[in-house]
Amino acid sequence: MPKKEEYMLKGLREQELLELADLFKMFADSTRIKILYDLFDGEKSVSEICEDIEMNQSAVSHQLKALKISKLIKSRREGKQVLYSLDDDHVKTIIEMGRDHIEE
Amino acid sequence: MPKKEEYMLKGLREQELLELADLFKMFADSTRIKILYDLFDGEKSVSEICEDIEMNQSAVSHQLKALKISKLIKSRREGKQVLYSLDDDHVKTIIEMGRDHIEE
DNA sequence: TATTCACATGAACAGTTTTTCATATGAATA
DNA sequence: TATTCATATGAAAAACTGTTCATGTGAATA
Repeated sequence: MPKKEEYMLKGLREQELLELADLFKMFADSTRIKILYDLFDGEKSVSEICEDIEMNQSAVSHQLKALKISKLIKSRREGKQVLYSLDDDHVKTIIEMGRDHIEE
Repeated sequence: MPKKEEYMLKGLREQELLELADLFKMFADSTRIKILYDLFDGEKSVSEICEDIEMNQSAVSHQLKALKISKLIKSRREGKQVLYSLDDDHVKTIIEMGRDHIEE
């Protein structure tokens, strides 16, 4: 029995579309954009990020986890602190494209 | 009395960050990505889009409205039909950046 | 002008996401 | 090793989003 034809739109499979949407979800929240933007400077600890973006530690940690799962940031431990940094060259480009659009 | 200092992160005002997040929200849903992707071909009517992406007319119209408010697409009426098309050069770039990230 | 076709829209509902609160864990230090 | 500091996490509450359903509107046509 032939497998039901999979939905496909010009080479993009349903699964890929969902992944794409999930990726953009990471940029679709102002807390997360603040975090990403904050990390443009380079590696920062969780508490530094909290101060910079004026959000409490728990909320920030939850979002850091989401960003990490999406492979947009990475982390390493240094003593008691955990340092986060960007893990993808596209992050800056994507955000800059967004800014370009808005500025028009 | 001095105005309360506005939150600002490296030149991005709170307001701009919110706009940026709102913009990326448009790419953060697979129905909307399908629509945008579908319009890569050029102008299409609402019913054409519905067929292409296999979604009902009401859902599609709601999303078209959102995309239009975000200035990612534009429309013109031709008789009974309304034709939609992309209204921003960045749309393709943003989506392609997203695909690049996922493919890694 | 009554009807039909193509699209738009408001409201309700279901599902998801984000924040908060309380608490847990892991590493350094007293 | 008991305590403190930095971060993580689960669960519940609060806020938001997307789809559906019913209906409305504008343009063509019978």
